[in-house]
Amino acid sequence: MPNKKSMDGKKARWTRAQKLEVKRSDVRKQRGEFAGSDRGPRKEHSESAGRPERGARREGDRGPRRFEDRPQRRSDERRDGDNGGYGRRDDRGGYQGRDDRRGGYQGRDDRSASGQRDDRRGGYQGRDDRSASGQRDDRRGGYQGRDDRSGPSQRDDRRGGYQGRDDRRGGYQGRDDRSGPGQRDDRKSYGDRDNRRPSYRDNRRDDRQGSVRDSRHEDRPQRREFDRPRRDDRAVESRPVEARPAVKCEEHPVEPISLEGNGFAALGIPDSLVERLARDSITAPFPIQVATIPDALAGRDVLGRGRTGSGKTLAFGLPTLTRLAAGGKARSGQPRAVVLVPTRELAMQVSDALQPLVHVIGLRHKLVAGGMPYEPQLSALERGVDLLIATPGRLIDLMERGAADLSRVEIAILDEADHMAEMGFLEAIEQILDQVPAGGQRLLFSATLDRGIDTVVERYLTDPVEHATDDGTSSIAGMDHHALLIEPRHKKLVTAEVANRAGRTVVFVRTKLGADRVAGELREQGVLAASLHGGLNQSQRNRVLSAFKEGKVPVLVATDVAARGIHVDDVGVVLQVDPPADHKDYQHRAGRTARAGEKGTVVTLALPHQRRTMQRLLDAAGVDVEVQNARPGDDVIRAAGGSTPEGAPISEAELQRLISPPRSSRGGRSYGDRAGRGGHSRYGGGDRGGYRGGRDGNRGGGRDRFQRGGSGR
DNA sequence: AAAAAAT
Repeated sequence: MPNKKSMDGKKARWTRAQKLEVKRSDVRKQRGEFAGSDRGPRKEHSESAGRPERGARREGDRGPRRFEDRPQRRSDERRDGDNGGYGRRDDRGGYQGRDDRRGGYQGRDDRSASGQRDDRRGGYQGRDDRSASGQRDDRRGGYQGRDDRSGPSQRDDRRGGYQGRDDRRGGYQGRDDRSGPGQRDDRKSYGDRDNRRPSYRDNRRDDRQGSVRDSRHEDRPQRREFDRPRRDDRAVESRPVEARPAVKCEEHPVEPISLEGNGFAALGIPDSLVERLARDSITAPFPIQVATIPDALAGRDVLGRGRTGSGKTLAFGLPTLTRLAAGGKARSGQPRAVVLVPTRELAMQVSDALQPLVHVIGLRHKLVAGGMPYEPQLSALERGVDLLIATPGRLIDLMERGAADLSRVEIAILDEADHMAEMGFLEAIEQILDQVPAGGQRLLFSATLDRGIDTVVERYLTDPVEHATDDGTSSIAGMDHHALLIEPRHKKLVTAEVANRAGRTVVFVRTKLGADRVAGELREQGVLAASLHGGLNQSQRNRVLSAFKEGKVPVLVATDVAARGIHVDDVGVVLQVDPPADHKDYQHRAGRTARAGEKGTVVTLALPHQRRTMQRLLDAAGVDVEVQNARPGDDVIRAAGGSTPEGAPISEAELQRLISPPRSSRGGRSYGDRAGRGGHSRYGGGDRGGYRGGRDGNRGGGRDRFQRGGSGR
């Protein structure tokens, strides 16, 4: 297992290529039926393919629709009564193979013991088997009815879509934190999305929802607030194409809003968007928006620098939507613009921030990211999406399975580009951007413009205009910084003291395990804290994040997953229990506080052996402070609002109760447990126990504790 | 070195 890592890397690469190859040869076989035209079948071809199921296939008619290469197959799906016409389902038996797959992965270890070359094959063997057996059959029928695949080479194996199975409960799990703001404190403002609900609700594809949907309904009243965003999103997803005019005046305020003196109007943003923004009291563009919007509107490539929260989302969102709305129509499977973001959280935030705007201007958007069910993403793509907001992994996945074709992308946007340009990420980005036709517009936004993104700029941007506002250090300047040199034995207590304060605190640690550990230690000391890291499954991540945003949990212990993506207002203190890796990370982490002009404090702990590194780091980050000695109870800690915690230990159970959706899961087991695999490493066992216990024994200890912690200023 | 991103 020594060089497992490097092997993995190699493996992944190989596998991708290999997979493509498999797929391609697959397609070739299918294509044989199309007289082997290499340019592939055009409209006529598909038309003439005339499979029986073809004619029957209609929007909303799930029977003959099909999908291919569906990754997560759950047994209940196969039971789905609706598949009547779906005889070929059986073929999938070969694919059901959760077990196969697992076997495949296990094999990996053996392999690593044996040798590298053969490995690869074994590594994904599960997958390969699958594609060899089941998948092909699926796909065969799948060629029906994709009409205008006039685009370049890719169109070949577009799956025929998949049937709209909507029983994916976990489906929108992801969106709990929706209420989260985009740029400003728009939480309230976009919250009034409720307005839209009634009108869209009727448009939902009730016809497609089986009985499962009904059962969902039963859960609903019980977890209303968690449902809302989900429902909202669902409503939007499922808006039938023909009902598109439904984007009507409900979006417009009753009282006319004056556009006079509105900064966005002055920048050339269309009235409908300006009005929508004004409804949320967004009338004055941020500097980065003023700087970049005109150029972006003019169609130029833009290189924008500004830290997260400086308004980047609107800076690229407004011109993109404007230009998209100006002409053209999304074709099935071919988005017209793509926003690439490094984390799922960020993807959701971008999506949420743009959602009302997308609607008002009559376009469609979709969030495409891992950890969320494929189905809504596939069907949205099939229906046609103007703006795709994506994390790289899932997008590539969708591209490889033919669900997303970037050959008609007019605008490509890279958010947090410095992060995306890091090792390992870059490859994915290039793979994606290579599919985007040259000559389109490219917008690249980043907090810093020097971390190796030159390659990307060079390769994908044409004569870009560079706009740098808010150069990172300026925001740093608005915070109080403290670097505390402490003894190892004091670390735990000092951490708790700093975190034990009124208001929200984000604690950064280096590793996932560390996040769980520190959060646990804080709770042991009576400080209510939850951990957030990439090892949690998506629903856990979302639950933790929304609990933090809602103030149910005041302390978030996170890895760097939260260093960039998280937009939460009112984070008064950022505590770095482990020093950041470099000054960039310092800036990113620090940027979680002092948002939107608030004040903020950054406390960084360093152990004696880290002193010199720490000082250098501070200097590099542009922070003008000295590392100072500190011990528990020191004034510095009190100055930051901390105090010695006195609360009783908080059990995992109590925490779980707090971060769980209210009485969620009687019928909703799938909500959190489904993804199974990635629980807390250390507290995983307690997780479930606590969860259930919480439901039964409803002793409301957690809240008291929060209050105690909160008032213990 | 860690984390993130697909399963």
